[in-house]
Amino acid sequence: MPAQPGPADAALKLDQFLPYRLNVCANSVSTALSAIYSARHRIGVPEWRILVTLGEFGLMTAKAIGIHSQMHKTKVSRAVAMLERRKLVARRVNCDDLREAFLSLTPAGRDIYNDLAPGALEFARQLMETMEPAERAALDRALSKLTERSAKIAADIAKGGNPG
Amino acid sequence: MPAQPGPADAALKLDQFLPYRLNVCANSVSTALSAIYSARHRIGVPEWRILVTLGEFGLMTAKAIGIHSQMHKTKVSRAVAMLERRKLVARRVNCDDLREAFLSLTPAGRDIYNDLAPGALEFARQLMETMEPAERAALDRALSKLTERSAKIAADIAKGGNPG
DNA sequence: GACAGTTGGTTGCAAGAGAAACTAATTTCC
DNA sequence: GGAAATTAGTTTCTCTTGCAACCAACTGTC
Repeated sequence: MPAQPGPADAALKLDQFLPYRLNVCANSVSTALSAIYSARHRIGVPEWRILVTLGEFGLMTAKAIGIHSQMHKTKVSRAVAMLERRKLVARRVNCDDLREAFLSLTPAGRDIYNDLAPGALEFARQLMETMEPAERAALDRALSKLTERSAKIAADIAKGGNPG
Repeated sequence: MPAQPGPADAALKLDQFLPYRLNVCANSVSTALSAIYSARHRIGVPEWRILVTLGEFGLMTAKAIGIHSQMHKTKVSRAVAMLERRKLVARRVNCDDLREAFLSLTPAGRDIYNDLAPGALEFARQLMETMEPAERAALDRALSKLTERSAKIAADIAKGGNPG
């Protein structure tokens, strides 16, 4: 058993390493999806997430959008600013708290949302149909568990520096 | 059934949308992992991937590293340059083809690899143990299928603009 | 009611990323 | 043997992103 250089002692294979595989898969899926919507409208991932979030909830503050769509507040801020410039989202300051504003889709924004949502759902459906129902369920559970577990591990590292 | 704004007609829910969930999961896992290795050595994801690839294969060109680790050639170029500056990888020009060079870990690079690999494997193990064996297998198959399918969809879009 | 601390949101800045242009070496084809 | 096309790798330019600092408004607490 070589303790020195060489392929022999490598138990770590990148293409079987779960974090890497997750990244590659997520990236591939994300690229394909954004090929769908960025072709129809000049829109990036952050803008897409905001449209979808507002499409679902109707009226939200930037902060709430950030929480729901897991985006940094600066990303939300800039994406909203861009959508506002294009008159796709409207801003109405909350008079009970002048710091924040309620955001919503304009009719034009709603049109784009209605134009894109079916394609996105169809895309998701096409992905789903590559899997057995049981596989789908397993994937769903796995993604939740992995997200949760890795967040906890990261938090532990940030806190103590060592696992717990 | 409202055809207008409002939450009611939203069949598209971001937090159940597969591409989004994949992204969030991959990101969470990736962040946790890089918390592990970037704490011990000042290293980013591209550098990490190169270390692991060279750790596994021993001797490779930049091009081959890029293919194996799914990284753009500019990313590989810069990460390799950085690792070279730190004397963690060595470059030996191929005298049969002066355009390319064979890269490999220096002893110092091998040390870092040996230092990081166990932690990375342990991390992957901790993720794995959140899942049943059957779930793990399902996840594995699912990731492969999703990656493949989405790549195909994206290629179809790039080609014809329409699915096939 | 004023001062300290917090919170929603924006902005300045520096690092990271890809596209395209570029260099140098190699292959192809006549 | 030499021009045209390819290929490995680097560099330049530009856009994105995240962190930190910041501003303005709000919430205590005294």
